[in-house]
Amino acid sequence: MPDPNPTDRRNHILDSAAVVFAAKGFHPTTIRDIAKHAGIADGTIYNYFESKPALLLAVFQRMRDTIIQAAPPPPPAGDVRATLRAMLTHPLTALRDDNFALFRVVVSEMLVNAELRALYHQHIIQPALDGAEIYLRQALPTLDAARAQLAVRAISGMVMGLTIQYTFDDPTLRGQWDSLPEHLADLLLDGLLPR
Amino acid sequence: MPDPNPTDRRNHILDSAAVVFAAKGFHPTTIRDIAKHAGIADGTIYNYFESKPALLLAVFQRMRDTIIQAAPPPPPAGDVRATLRAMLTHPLTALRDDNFALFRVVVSEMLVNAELRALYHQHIIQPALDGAEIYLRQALPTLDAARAQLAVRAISGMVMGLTIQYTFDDPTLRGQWDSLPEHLADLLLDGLLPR
Amino acid sequence: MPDPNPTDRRNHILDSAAVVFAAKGFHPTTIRDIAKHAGIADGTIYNYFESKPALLLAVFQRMRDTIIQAAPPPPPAGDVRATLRAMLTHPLTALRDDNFALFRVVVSEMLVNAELRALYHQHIIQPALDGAEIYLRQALPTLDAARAQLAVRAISGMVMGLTIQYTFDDPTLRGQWDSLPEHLADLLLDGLLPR
Amino acid sequence: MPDPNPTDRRNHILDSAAVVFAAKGFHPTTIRDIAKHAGIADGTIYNYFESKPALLLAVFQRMRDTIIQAAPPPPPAGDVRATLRAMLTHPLTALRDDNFALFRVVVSEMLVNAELRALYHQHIIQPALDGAEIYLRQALPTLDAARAQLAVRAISGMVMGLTIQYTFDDPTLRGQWDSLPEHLADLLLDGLLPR
DNA sequence: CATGAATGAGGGTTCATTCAT
DNA sequence: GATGAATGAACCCTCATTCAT
Repeated sequence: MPDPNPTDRRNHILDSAAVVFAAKGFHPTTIRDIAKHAGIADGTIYNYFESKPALLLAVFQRMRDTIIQAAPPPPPAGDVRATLRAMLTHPLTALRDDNFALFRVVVSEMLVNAELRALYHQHIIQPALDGAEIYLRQALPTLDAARAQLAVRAISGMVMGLTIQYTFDDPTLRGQWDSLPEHLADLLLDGLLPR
Repeated sequence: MPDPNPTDRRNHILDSAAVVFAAKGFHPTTIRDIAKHAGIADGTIYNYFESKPALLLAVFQRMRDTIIQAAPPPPPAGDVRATLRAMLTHPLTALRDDNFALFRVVVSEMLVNAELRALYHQHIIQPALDGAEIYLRQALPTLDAARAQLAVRAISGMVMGLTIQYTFDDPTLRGQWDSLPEHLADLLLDGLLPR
Repeated sequence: MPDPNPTDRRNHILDSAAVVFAAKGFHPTTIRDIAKHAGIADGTIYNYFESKPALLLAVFQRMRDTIIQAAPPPPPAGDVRATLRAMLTHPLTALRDDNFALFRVVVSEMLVNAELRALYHQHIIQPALDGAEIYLRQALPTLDAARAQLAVRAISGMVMGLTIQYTFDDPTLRGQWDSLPEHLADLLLDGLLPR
Repeated sequence: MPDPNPTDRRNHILDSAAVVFAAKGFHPTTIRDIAKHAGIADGTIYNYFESKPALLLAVFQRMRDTIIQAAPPPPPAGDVRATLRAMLTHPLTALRDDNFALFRVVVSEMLVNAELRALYHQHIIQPALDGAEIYLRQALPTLDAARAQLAVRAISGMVMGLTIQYTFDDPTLRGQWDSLPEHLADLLLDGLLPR
């Protein structure tokens, strides 16, 4: 069943780990659970990964790569609203469906595991913030550096927070998830006060 | 050492649990850790709490009560900006310092523990959203219901997300934490586009 | 609810212990179970009994006294068959109904607890054997001492073994339990071979 | 020390369990006791047995198999007395020596553990009763069905009861144990009354 | 004497990790 | 490299017993 190619086997393990972690959570999942799901022996996993936490980390890293590869093309400069919308759409849709459960597990562990947290910040949050800041300042030359930095953090936080709250089964959020980028872009650009 | 009053003893255990959970995280913490920190026997904890998860839940519930009791007085009607600022200040400061670490642990477990999650949603998020929605619509009569609902969720998500990101040691965020409510209020009310 | 008379309280505890032991078995029963059933505090039990095993022992001793008090009057000498029947009827009916469950628990522990075992042998088996031997030799003067000793042991063993097997829900045994003394008396006196 | 063959290892554990259970009883024995006696790690036991009760059950099942394999060849038809003697000899000798202590522990738990009890009834008592009934009716065609059923139960109960009483150190029983089958056969066939 | 909270030794069981085959 | 049995440290939790009130 399992193929002999080392890279493929590694990926096969990661696939299984992702599925089982997503389904049961990190701590309740045992190495045996993953091995069984992958149709291999427990010990084999240790030929590819140092430890159970290292396996979660690898799962996360692959998730990261997938997200990065699926990064949207730079939006048409000039249209600020479209830019922002695109910036929001990407993360909000990337984590849906199956990914949600896994995201939850990864974030959960990240909050408590410094190594995972550093990785997340370094490889996902920080680049996203930097990139977003550049986009934003290009699109809104009137924005000074300090406000731009704050804005991207606010937006990024908003995305993470909304994603977590999505998992709380809030009906309002669930019902409008797809139109969220549009409405959030409007809110962020125009503000709540009438113009 | 230990005091005989049952309520005090219970609180003493909760204090210890909060400290140790915050320091080590939920799973790495053992009941013995908490008992030792509290200066009592392991078994005593089970006279007050059903199980280890129940203890975390109780820690969270007390944290919730503390937060609720510290709820700000309704801000002066009329000044929208002040209202929003107050709404943001409360959660952003409530979770600071020692509480941050504990918050992290609770959220971490919440993401993975349905009971904790339901409690959090029911007792913290939902009331906050409802209250905020009322405030907001009073302060901004021009806001229609749908946009108001979305706005409070966006704001709430933003707060949670920023709080989590604060734990990532982002220097920008750390440096401006105290002035965050003000800037976020401005951002939310005026938007990013020049007026 | 509980009465202050020490003897009555002791008996009250024994009643509760008998009920709970019978229902749950010795090891699964906790002191708290018994205390709760008796409507008293855990510690109170230790004012009347040394330990949990001592409590079982006391339960057994009271059971023994009850059985002894209910001992049948010496049967009319002369009628061997009636004598034997009476000897069998007593133990086979004494342990029925509620007592069965308790008997089971006591025997179970007795098999494994030397003190209980010695007590049982000394106070129940040995006197019963001695008495039975005397009866039997009076009724059957032709019986020599050795055969009499063996016979009473065989009978006594038969009673105990049948009682245990009764608890196995053997339908044949359940259905004929009441006529058992009669049939066993016939079997023992006449033997299986046709006369 | 330990041999790699899974069946042997399983049997090695069963051997140790039998020894330690027999020596200390079921409840006082810890898994660690057994592991130490077997010269293996605690956890290893759980690779072969579900739980501590399951281990006792397995011990009993192997004891059962041993007893069954040692079943006597059908005795020479025609000689009723020899038949009965053989029927009695088998169980009365099978449980001697080391086995006695173990038998005691198993019966003790059986009295209180429904699963063990059902197994014992199903695999030991019931087949023995059925087989004995057939033998008996062949040997004694004059015996009607009802009396035969009762007789085998009486005999079976007698064997179990005597075996238990043997453990009470009754000197009379101990001294005559080997000649017991003969005397019991006489008693059962001829009865106590003089012919 | 009654109470019942406190104690803490100990138990069964799990599971990440190792390593001989 | 693959296997999976063996390992044994730990953990959560129970509960008989004690003792201050």
